[in-house]
Formats: sequence, C-alpha cells, structure tokens
Amino acid sequence: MQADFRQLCADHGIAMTHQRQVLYEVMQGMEGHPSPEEVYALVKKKVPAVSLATVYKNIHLFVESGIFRKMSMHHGSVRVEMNSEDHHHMVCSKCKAITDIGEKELGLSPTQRRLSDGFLVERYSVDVIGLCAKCQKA
Amino acid sequence: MQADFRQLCADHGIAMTHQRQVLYEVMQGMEGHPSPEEVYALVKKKVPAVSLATVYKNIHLFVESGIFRKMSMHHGSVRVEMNSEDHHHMVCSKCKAITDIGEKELGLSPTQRRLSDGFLVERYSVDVIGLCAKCQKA
DNA sequence: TTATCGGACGATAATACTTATCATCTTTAA
DNA sequence: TTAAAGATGATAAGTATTATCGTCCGATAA
Repeated sequence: MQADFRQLCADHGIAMTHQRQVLYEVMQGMEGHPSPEEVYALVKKKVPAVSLATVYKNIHLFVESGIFRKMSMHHGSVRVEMNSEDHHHMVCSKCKAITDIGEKELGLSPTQRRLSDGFLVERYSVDVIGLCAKCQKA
Repeated sequence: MQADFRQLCADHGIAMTHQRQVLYEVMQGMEGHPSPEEVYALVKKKVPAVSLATVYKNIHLFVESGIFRKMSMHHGSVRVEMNSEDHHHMVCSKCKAITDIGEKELGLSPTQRRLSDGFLVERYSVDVIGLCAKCQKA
C-alpha cells in the first residue's frame, strides 16, 4: 500500500513523502468535511513532529493536484470533501448542519455542457438550503 | 426615502440608525458580491467616522433579519448577494471568477419540497463549476 | 419635549484561521 | 552516490472577523 501511494503521487505529479502518506491515509479514514485542525490532530498521533503548516500545505496540494476536492462553503475554514460518491449538500439555515445527499436522491440532473458567455461546465454543485428535521420541531 | 428605510427596519424588527441607512443605501448601489472592506470604503465617504466593526455588525444584522442574503462561498471573506433576481453562480475553476446566471437560463428547476430525513427545502443554490470563456482560450 | 433605558456606536484589542519565511532535512533523478 | 529541487518544522506574520467597553443615540412614555 505504500507502493500504491507512491503511484498515486507519481500519477498526480507530486513527490512522495512520509508526512504526505500519513496525511492521505488519515484523511481517507475520515468522513464528512474535516477541518485542517481535525486532520492535524489525527496525523499528529502517528507523526508527533508534524507541523500544522505541513498539513495546510499538503491539503492544498492534494486539492490542487486533484487527489481530493475542496468544499469550503458554509464553514469558517477550509474543508475537504471525503465522500467520493456523486452528491450535493443540504444546509440547515438554522443550525447550519451540513448533510450529504446523493445526486439521484436529489432528483436533479442538469445536462447542459455549455452556458451563457461560453462557460464550459465541469460539474454542478448544489446546496439545498432549508430546515433539518430537528430544527423543524423546535 | 428615509421613511422608507425606517419602515424597512420596522418590518424587520431592527432599530433605524443613520449608519444603517447609509450602509443600506450604499449596498443597494453596489453590484455583484461586495466584501465588507469594499462596503466600508464607500460608507466612509458619507460617514467618515464610521467603524469597520459597525459595517461588519450591520452586514450580519441585515443578513440575519432577512434584508440581504449571504453568499460567502468561494471568496476568502463574507459576501452579500446584491442581485435580487433568482439566480445561481458560475465559478471558473481556473481564475475563480464568479458570474451570475439566471434561474431560467440555467435550465434547472427543482420541485421537491421535502428531501431525505424530512429536510424541508427553502431554496436551491447552484454553483456551476467550469471554465470561463477567457480561461478556455489560455 | 424631555427623561430614561436599552441598544448602537467607534476604537481597538483579541481571536481564528491561514500563509510566509527560512534553516535544515529528504527525495528525486542523473 | 550525489547534487539539485523540493519538503519539513518552528514560528512570525498576515488577513478576516469578533469581542470588549466606555460613550452616545434613538424609541418610548410622561
């Protein structure tokens, strides 16, 4: 599996380092939209000398090189998307909780590949704003 | 028109002050997604003694009371939506430029009012990620 | 109109998050 | 194996935002 990560790095044109490997594995094991601090805390358990700056730098590197996808909206800090399925987000306007919802379940399948001004579509990202079940009761 | 703003404040349950009125009028005159600093710069021309903190506090107040809508995604700072038409956003994955696109033009009209886990839909906010015309050439 | 009181204001300190700097160490490629 | 390029850790600095607090303003009642 170290070989796997080495290959992944090669495929994405970045150097393979021990810190990056641990960071990648830790992030793979997390769900939802972890913050840099949360990732840092876990990486530190395996590499106590790791620096927060390294975590930030490599999260950005992973995002830029396409290994992970960024989803920073609605949080006060940078977040990375750990759900690799096609999905969107439900955002509660009251408690701000963010829940994933599958593309199919959302029942929204845009097809246009080119929009006004010649904008070339890569993908759609939908936020459904509303009230979660818990906040409806209150 | 001062009476208008007074009424608006009353309708939204907030007190009317000179600073708030100027802030509101300045923001009404801005397009796109101005940052607090940009708003502050303009307000300062009319009320030189205004504090940046007041601008922040009242932008939040306007958003919380429903006078304006927040759209903070993709920017490094809080942004307010000045386009009152129903619309979504096209985000260039290369240059990060954000352009509005009308609801109709997007060709996406979701209808579901209730989603999984009983989530009650208020509205949909769609970000189209892709390449703007300029970045496609380069 | 004036007195009163709660909320709003301005100045600025503090905080949260993120990035920059730089000396040292590790990877990569020859 | 070795030199060059790049990565790391420690920490300073930067950016955006929020908290604090003494003073002042605006809404209400008299």
